[in-house]
Amino acid sequence: MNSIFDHEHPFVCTDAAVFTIRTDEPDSYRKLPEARLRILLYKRTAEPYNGRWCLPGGFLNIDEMPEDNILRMISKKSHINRCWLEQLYTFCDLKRDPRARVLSIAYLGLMSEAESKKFDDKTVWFTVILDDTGKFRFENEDLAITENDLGFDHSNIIKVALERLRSKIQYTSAVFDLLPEEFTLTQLQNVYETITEKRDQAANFRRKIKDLVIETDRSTGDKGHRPARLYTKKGDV
Amino acid sequence: MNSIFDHEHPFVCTDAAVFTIRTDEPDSYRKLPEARLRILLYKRTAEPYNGRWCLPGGFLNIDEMPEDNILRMISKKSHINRCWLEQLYTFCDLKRDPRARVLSIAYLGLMSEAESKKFDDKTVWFTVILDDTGKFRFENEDLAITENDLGFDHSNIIKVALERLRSKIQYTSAVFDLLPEEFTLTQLQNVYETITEKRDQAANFRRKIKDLVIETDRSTGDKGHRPARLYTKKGDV
DNA sequence: TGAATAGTGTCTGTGAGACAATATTAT
DNA sequence: ATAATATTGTCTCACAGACACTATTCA
Repeated sequence: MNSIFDHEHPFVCTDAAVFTIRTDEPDSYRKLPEARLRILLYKRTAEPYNGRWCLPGGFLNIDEMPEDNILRMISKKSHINRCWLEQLYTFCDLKRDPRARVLSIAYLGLMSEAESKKFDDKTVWFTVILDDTGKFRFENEDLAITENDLGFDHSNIIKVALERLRSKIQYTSAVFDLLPEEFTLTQLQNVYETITEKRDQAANFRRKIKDLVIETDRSTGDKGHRPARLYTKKGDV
Repeated sequence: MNSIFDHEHPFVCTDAAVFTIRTDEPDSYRKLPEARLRILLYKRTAEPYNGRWCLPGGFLNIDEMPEDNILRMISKKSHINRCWLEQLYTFCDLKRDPRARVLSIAYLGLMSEAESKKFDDKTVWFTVILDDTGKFRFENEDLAITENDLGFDHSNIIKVALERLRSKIQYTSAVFDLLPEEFTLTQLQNVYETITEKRDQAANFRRKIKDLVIETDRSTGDKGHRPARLYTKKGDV
């Protein structure tokens, strides 16, 4: 029987742009750590794009959900149990994979700093730097790479993911997936500002987000300045 | 060689939730027509879901872009040349198609009323009615069907599409894809209100959208009331 | 004490929403 | 004249953003 199911049809893979916040150690006992936005990349060890850096992901099994596929790929080298994932876009360009027609169901992922440190090989997290011309750079303690060092259409996927993250953070509770259970309002503000690259007055910021958080009775301490009240995320109404 | 490309892999299809605005003829020479939101459905003539109503779409060819696939499917019975399309979501449930694992790249489509009338068989456009319990009904001059009369997961796709349309209309120029080149501000407001199901004061509405439109020197006439100035969409800055 | 951060109070301008009033057409 | 729609003006309240001020900790 000449069914559609006998025909050659596109392959499907997943790709995940997973972000986390990394806080650098401050140089003085007084200062707070600076927050940087990082993304998870791995170095390919096979053709095509052998040696290039790529987003984690893989071919989708016939009985597998994309989220599970991504978690499976991410957990290969570590023991990730908490990673928020949201479908981003399905990239369909005819030539995005030189081997065959491969659609990529791309996801946006967010992970807390604690979770991100479970990865054995720390070189996989890169600080994301967007320069004035709109081009990306990726840096960490050991390496500095550019957009052109990425394989496939992954620099484009990252661009779309970052746009989504930036707009999503404005009107949802997505930030909290980048933070620990308890956090200070300054930490929260730092994450906002790191992602949006816009500054805010502390007083205004606090008013804006006050309905999203709950005050605890605990505080931070042991720094050369006033301790900060710890907050938790308010449960979704 | 035991490559991933030798394995059985998921099939890929497209589905499009295409909306248009239909204006009913008014009963009095004084009154303006009422606007209703309509969606394009077709009746399946093969298994599975034979006889059920479905969103247009089809299996994606290996060298085909999803948008082209959708236009090809929609244009089969007519000569559609203007339909705005945006990728909505990729539906991946394991059992969404009883025949095999079939992912659906779903699109949100918007079409002007004039364009929508090019379809020969007028029964394919259904007014979308969302009742108090959140269930859909679909009605036109000849037929009235419910969510349960739809095949596959298409009622879910429609739900997601309508949510997207409702939020998208708030912060983009998507409305204009539902309107003719020239329109009155009341027409524009009617489309907004039909989609959001919220009322607005005319004065406030006009202020809100004034930066999105350009006044022409033409007006409507021949009605038993004051003529309305015609406007066009302001080009994207 | 002082450097650094935490937290609160107040002013102003903008914009959304409510309300009121006027303008224009065909029958 | 009247029914119906078109269009503009004004008031108020909420809120975003700017600015100023006070509070608290450790070396």
